[in-house]
Amino acid sequence: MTKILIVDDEPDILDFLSYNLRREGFDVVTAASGKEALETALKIRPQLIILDIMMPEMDGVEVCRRLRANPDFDNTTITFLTARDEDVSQISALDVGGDDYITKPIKPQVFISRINALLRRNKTDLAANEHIIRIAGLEIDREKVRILRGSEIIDLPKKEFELLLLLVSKPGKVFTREEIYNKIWGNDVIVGDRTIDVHIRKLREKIGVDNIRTLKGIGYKFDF
Amino acid sequence: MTKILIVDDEPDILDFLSYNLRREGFDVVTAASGKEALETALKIRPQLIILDIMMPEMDGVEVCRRLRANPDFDNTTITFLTARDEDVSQISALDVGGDDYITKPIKPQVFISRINALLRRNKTDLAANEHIIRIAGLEIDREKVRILRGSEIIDLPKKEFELLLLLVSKPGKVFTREEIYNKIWGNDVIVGDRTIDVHIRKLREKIGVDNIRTLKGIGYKFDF
DNA sequence: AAAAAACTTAACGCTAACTTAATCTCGCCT
DNA sequence: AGGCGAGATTAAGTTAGCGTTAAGTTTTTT
Repeated sequence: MTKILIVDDEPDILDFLSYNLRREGFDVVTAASGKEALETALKIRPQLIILDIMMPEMDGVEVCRRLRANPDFDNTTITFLTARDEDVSQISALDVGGDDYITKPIKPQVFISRINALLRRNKTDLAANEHIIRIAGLEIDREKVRILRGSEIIDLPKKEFELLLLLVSKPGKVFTREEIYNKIWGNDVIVGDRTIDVHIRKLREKIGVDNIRTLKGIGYKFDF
Repeated sequence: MTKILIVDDEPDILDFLSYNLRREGFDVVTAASGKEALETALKIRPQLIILDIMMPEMDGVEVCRRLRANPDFDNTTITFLTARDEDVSQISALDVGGDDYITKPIKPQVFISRINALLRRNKTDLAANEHIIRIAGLEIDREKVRILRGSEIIDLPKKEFELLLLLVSKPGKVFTREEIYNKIWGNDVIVGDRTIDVHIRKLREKIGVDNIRTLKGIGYKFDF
């Protein structure tokens, strides 16, 4: 059974979320503080951890950072909980190794489907090592450095290909601009703010599939 | 699904072979004469063609010769069927571009494993083991170190030949300059940046086929 | 040893790929 | 409404990286 750890300092939220998850058949464990979260995570090894960002003492971002320092949690999906109006800079949470974030308040139905999507993704992104990645009707061939949409061959220039590969390597994961910038351009080059947009645009145009989503103020992700 | 065309004038043989192949999950089409075989092959583009040699009117060898005249069938595996005692014809069969021959009678199990071996070879090694590689209307003979385009002999110097062989060994795969450099020149020599380009240029000029593609910033590949 | 062929280098040309800049659009806040 | 922030769009620079040619240099052949 899928184990999910929910971490929040407000008991009401813990109750609300765990009730809904249990009703879906998940095995839910809760923690009320960052410290407790770390201990529990080590003990029960959940597949998914839902972390509130705003917590006294140790906040969610810090918990995430510490979890990610342990390779045992490489395959654990971590998602954040944030109030809709919290400072957007908190979203640097994603830079710390978070996979997604969920804004409060949220309807049970939406919440559940987000969770399911995250879990599904965790299974599918094993494809990241594969030679050929099939997703959203595309066939991405790393060796041949080309895309197939049906029988049509789409050749992409280097940067665009790398960008697509990055997004697709963890479908659904939000990549911050910072993250994209680091992974594709690295530390040696400096490019302007609009460079990523332009590449995203060309990608959208060429692959002709509406799967690259913009999250304003945060980054991009590949939906499927 | 893998499409296989079986050609024989004896209905019993057709039934027997196609039954066994279908049971393995292949998509089997049959033809009862050489003429019909050519038409069907053009229509359905099978990955593998099994040709009986002894047929009235147009025999299997002739069918093979005609198929091989069409570069579209360069990547099609052709194997012959012969009775155990018609030995003489076997020789000319392979000269005409056949990949293998199967002697009748044959046990289903042996037959299936031969077919699988042929298909596997076609996918992976295309070139690795074969003596003669047929691709894009070219016939590359590793032993004689020469190329045939139709009836024209193209002699290539060592480096150019190696380069072509490398590219053709995995058609479609992109070879980075680094990779090419390592495989063709090795670690002991150091050559300048333009050396590979120049060899590529000469190759393009000599083989006169527009199949070597450049991927800027990435490398080269042989398209087919 | 001379000639020819194969291979490498160097100089410069060319263009797809990449970047930047300018302007537009959309949603959100005051 | 108007202003603002963030991304989208477009078109206009720039440039990295390959192409091309011709001139060396080395190796092989005669």
